[in-house]
Amino acid sequence: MIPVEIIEQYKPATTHIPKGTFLFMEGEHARFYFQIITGKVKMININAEGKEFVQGVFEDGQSFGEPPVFHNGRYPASAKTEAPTHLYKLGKDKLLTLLKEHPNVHMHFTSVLAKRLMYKAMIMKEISSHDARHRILAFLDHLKQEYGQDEESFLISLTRQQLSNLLGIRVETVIRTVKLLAQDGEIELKGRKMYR
Amino acid sequence: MIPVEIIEQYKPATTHIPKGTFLFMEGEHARFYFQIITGKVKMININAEGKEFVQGVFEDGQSFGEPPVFHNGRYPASAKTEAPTHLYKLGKDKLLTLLKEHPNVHMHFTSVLAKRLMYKAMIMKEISSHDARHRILAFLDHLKQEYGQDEESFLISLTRQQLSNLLGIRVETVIRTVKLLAQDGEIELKGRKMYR
DNA sequence: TGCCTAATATGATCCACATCATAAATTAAA
DNA sequence: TTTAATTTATGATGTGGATCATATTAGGCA
Repeated sequence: MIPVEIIEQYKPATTHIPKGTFLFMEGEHARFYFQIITGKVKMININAEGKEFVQGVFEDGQSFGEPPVFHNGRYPASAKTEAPTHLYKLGKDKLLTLLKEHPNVHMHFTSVLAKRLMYKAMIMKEISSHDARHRILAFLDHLKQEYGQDEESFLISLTRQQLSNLLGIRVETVIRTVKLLAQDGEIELKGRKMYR
Repeated sequence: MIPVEIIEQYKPATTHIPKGTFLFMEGEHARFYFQIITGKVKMININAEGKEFVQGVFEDGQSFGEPPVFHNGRYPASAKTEAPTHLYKLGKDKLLTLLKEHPNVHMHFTSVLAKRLMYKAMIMKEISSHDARHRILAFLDHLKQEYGQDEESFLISLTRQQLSNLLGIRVETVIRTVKLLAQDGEIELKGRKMYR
């Protein structure tokens, strides 16, 4: 998210991390800014019964875990690599300096946070509704609008399991609901792939 | 949130709005930055059955509805005054100029967005758990930590109805659950007031 | 290629919360 | 201070989704 040329001026650490590793845990104090060079990181909450809820998924070029950096705060979720990941790790103070010295970067940073807030507001709205059908459909529409450029038929590149974790609905319910949605013509199933 | 001396340099409109008025509706394009001088504004989603879900409550000095301003975006929720409200209304372009010209204000602005993201992450985590008991307790703890300065016994200044709207749980469930929590000693009831 | 793990699938059962109805107690407004 | 509106309260009933169990299928990777 921060241009490579700029972040490198601030001498960030770069690390290579294998798949399945926790970068930090929910409740820890935030001390670093993380930006993915290549790889994939998931921010998750794990509840008492071991079920996970996905707060966000981040890939090449994206940053994550920034909010508590601005508040001496604690992470509201844990970060786990979903693929071998190469990333920049920049100390909190350096990040703040960087943003002060690069107003354009700061503006972009703000707009990324703004977008994430809108995503969360959207999900909260849907989750609060308690209706698996609506939750799933609304989420698929969000994906289509976000990545689908008005395609006629948009391929959902998420597993039912992933939808489950993103929406806080059990897999079995997702599977059954998806089938119903297909029967009603709201989505299309080709084999296991879903189109909206 | 933006210091009065600074925002006034940019000639914002100031308006006085009676209680119960919608400032903008979910889905509209965002064209203004709003900052409350005095009053109270609620950001809400209203679902098909007319039940409302509260995304946030904002009072004196706070701003709201900024995220879509950064994306030519649409509001994810509607804004409604909960009290007679006096506010600044600043055009989108003016806001961006202001932030560019006042790095300190921009930094503070960023940290406000960051805080709001953390709040939403917290709520999403709890809402995703599907357990009225945990949702309510976690939320009360959040309030206590946020406003309670480590008091022994922290008065919850929200009605059961408001908790219902904030957490996406029906009032009846909140009422019954609160009673159970009191029985278990998790909270204390003095008359109808709740302490945690 | 075959093994292992994760994802998909389906049925049966259960239960927490929603829903509906109705009333009393507060609070706000006229 | 009377009336209207909101909040709190409680019981009865229903249901959607969680949970549990078990089987099949499909990817990932050694």
